[in-house]
Amino acid sequence: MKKISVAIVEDSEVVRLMLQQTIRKSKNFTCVQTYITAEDALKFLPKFSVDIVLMDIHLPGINGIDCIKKLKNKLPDTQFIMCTTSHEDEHIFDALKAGATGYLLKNLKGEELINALHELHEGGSPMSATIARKVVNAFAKPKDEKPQMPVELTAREKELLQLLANGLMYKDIADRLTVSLDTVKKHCGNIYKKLHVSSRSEAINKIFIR
Amino acid sequence: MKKISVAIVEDSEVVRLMLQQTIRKSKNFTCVQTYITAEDALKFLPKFSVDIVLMDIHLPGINGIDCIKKLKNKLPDTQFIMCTTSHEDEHIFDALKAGATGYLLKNLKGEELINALHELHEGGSPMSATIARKVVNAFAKPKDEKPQMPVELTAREKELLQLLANGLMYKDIADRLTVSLDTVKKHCGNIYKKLHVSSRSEAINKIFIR
DNA sequence: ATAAAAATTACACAAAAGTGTAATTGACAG
DNA sequence: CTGTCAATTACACTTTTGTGTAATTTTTAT
Repeated sequence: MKKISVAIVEDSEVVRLMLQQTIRKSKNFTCVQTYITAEDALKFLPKFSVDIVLMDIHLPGINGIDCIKKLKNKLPDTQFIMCTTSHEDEHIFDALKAGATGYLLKNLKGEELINALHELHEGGSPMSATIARKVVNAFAKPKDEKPQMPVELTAREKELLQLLANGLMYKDIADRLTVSLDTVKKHCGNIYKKLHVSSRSEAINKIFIR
Repeated sequence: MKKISVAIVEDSEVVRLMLQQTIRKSKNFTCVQTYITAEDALKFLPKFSVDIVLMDIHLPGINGIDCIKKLKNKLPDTQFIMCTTSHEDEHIFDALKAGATGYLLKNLKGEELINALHELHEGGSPMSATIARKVVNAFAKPKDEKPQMPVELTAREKELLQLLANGLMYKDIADRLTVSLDTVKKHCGNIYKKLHVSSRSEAINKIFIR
């Protein structure tokens, strides 16, 4: 069975050699490339087809996140794992947005690294415990996502408001709901009062624009 | 050392007993409660302070997701793990939004369950491999978020359009930009032509509404 | 430098949106 | 049973928005 190829981008020699050795000792993985800077990785990685890249986040010139962004297009079949000492939220989410499939803290043991590589190769997204929690919490938080129609509006008013946001003229709304033009006007007036606004665009802004 | 208490909400007797036994055999966990329906769980769980709840997603009456939603307020210190056979994306994200801290597929081995419980209790968010990948991908995807101002609009027009979306009247826009009312009108007319719309709300809808 | 594109203003007219008051009907809760 | 609320319609009136044509100035690009 062919071994799964891994590349490392890491400026600290100590860490780089440690990672390299751990991977070389494993049964299923082989460390085929190591780079000290993002610039080198950008230059040479596209020439080889590597299965997995372990990317440090803090690098001298271009950082690991931007490096992934640039490589992701050229290497669609390569998986990237972000490696870092920092727990900062911004980096986590930026890394994931950039295209990282995993996010590990450097304090992991050799065995854990190999487990993570396996998990990645089997379709998972290995994350250190605290990282996983932050990622999950990011979903729980956005409970206040618009549009949350204010409860004080009646069902009919919410219906109207949606059509207002769709950009229909009063005339068309009236036709759609088979009511008179005056009814539509009246409803809109009521909606505006409840929302404390005085025009359609203010209402749309208040409810539908993030 | 006090054992970590676990409750199970699961309608299938086979699965429930299996989970229960796995937990009872473990060193650090104890299964203190089991419920067959969400209704029972809602009624009795708040009376005890349980550390972890394993919640099935498919339950006879109220489903597991809604059950977590309701319990989360009353039990802020309790962690919930969603257990399911389905991989469907909607359930994953709904469960996480509802407040689940982990999401496991039922095909896991006894040992894996105990590992997951440990990971959860140590501040992690245990997820089955495929689930973790889907969660991570959810971050990578949203790159096409509006508002993406059409390039064919000039800088000034984009500025105008933003103010339109903010709900300002022409009068106020004119003041803000210190230009005449007629200038504002003219710009808006130009914008509408370029966007192929004929009103402010249509334009807002086209550009700013997701 | 010179043509093209963008920004500006003006005026007039048309269309749509917004406001006030008032009255009718049905549903629903106390 | 009765009053409140939601939904409906009507009419009159004001304000805001949208359209067309035209002309001037500034910026930008070739």
